[in-house]
Amino acid sequence: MTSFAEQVYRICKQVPQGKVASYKQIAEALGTKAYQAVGQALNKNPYREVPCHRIINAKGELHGFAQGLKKKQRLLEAEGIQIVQGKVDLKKFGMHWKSQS
DNA sequence: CGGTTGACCAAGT
DNA sequence: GACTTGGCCAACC
Repeated sequence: MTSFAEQVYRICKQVPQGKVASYKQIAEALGTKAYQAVGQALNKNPYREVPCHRIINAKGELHGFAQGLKKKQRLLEAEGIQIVQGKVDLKKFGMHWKSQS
């Protein structure tokens, strides 16, 4: 399967623990601009191995989460990420994606 | 195949 | 600084 969603899941799994990536970065990593398509794919995310909770919007906000933002926030904090008002410090946890694969 | 939607983003008002 | 508009792309109807 090489569908768009599969690619998205692949990237999500590549995100290291304690870091967060934006939908935009995921799309960019795939060489596309379907930010929204990325979000939809994650929303449907049938793979529990995919840490979709590490994926947030460009502003560092947790935005929506199928399991509930509370759960997501708890998970992120468990990964070592500090959440402030439902937001993450991109300065500290925002991924750079320079040339990761 | 056309139209709508969406866990988005950037720019303009 | 909050709201609106346009754009972008894949999935669904």
